[in-house]
Amino acid sequence: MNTAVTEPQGRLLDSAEVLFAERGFEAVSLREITAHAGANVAAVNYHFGGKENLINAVMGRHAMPINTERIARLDVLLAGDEPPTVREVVDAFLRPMMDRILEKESRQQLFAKFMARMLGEGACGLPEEVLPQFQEMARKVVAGFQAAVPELSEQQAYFRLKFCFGVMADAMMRDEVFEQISEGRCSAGWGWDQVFEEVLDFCEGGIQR
Amino acid sequence: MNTAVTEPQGRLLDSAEVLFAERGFEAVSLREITAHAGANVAAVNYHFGGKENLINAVMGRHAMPINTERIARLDVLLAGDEPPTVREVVDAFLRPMMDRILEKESRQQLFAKFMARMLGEGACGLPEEVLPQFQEMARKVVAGFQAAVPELSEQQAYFRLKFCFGVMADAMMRDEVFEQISEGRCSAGWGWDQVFEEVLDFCEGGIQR
DNA sequence: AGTTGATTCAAACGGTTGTTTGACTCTCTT
DNA sequence: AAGAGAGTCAAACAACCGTTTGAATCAACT
Repeated sequence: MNTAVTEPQGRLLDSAEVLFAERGFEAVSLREITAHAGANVAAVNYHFGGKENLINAVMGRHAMPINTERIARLDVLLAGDEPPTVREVVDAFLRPMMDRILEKESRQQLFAKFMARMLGEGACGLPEEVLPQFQEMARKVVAGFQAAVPELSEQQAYFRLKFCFGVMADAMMRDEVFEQISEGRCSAGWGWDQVFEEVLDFCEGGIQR
Repeated sequence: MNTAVTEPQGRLLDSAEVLFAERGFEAVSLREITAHAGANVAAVNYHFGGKENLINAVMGRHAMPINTERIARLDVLLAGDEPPTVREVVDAFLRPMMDRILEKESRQQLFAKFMARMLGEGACGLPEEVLPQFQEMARKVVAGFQAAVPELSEQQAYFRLKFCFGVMADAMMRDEVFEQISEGRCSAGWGWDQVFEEVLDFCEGGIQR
């Protein structure tokens, strides 16, 4: 009932990602996930040891490569002789995620929604596996912001990074609700690449003040 | 187990608001809500007719006055002889909600989180009661954006309004997760009024481009 | 005082949740 | 060929879900 992945662990991760992204963590049952993956109900507990560990596994699978690429780009920017521009720093933060959303057309957008839910559903903190990486990445983004806009305090820089997270999450989710509010006048006929440009512009303007 | 509200309907709404805001719609059971409100399990179904109607009732109770105030402020701005500034339009959109968060210190911040969840939890659309008001408000914000920044297309303006929603929701939620990521360096010792100023600045910059 | 209508309540409804169990099937190794 | 270990499976587990029921309670009016 899925793509070419044959190992059950991978199929479970894929199915969990799809369903969690679409309807949230609490709303999706293990039975739905295992049925979608063509596996037994007990498979999740056998391979991952519980629902929460499954969520963390889906998280880590994508977040880690994204964050390492972010950090690499930020290191380049921060190592240069002259300070980076706001646009460059925002781009280094946003593009590694957006690239993955754009390339493999369908599957990875779901991870975007999944990620947004992870950040939004609040109750569960980030898994310990990926937390240090997020922290290192955030430190470097903040350093980039402060290098580009010297009058920014560390606290302000962190807040604006937080807001960039928010804009990104918002661009990826809330489709249905805002489609209602805008009476269909919003994202009609726009591709993800155009939306991404809007996100970049907005964040650049917001950081620059 | 609550404030001075004596009618059970009001107590139920209060308790639902608190618990939903804290942990999300799917994660909170009617039994928790009724226990928190000191009422019987059947009370929700008797007074509201089900869990979903209860959610809509909590929503409508606060969203309506906020949106009417937003619309009133926007009407003033749009009726003036000279076009409004971006700051004025963003302020007309954000302040009616933020004021309510600031004034009654504790209870209304919870509604902020509740609202953010409503927008984020995707599955449930806005209740029909409040949808037309949201649409009217959005039309006027967009008109304000376009008056202030003439080169903005209608579609772009709607997107940027969407992003303002996102920043606002992000400022209100995601506290725990971002507190982890920023290693406590973010919102330490900041009041809501200062955070609100940051939100205003960021959105102003983002709209202005 | 007695009747009516609205509210409350304990109890039970059928259904679903995440997790566990123990038997069963494979695929290897020696 | 026998045995071991990993993986799968149907079935059952206790706990909880939102909702319904029918009797008990209360307030108010004739």
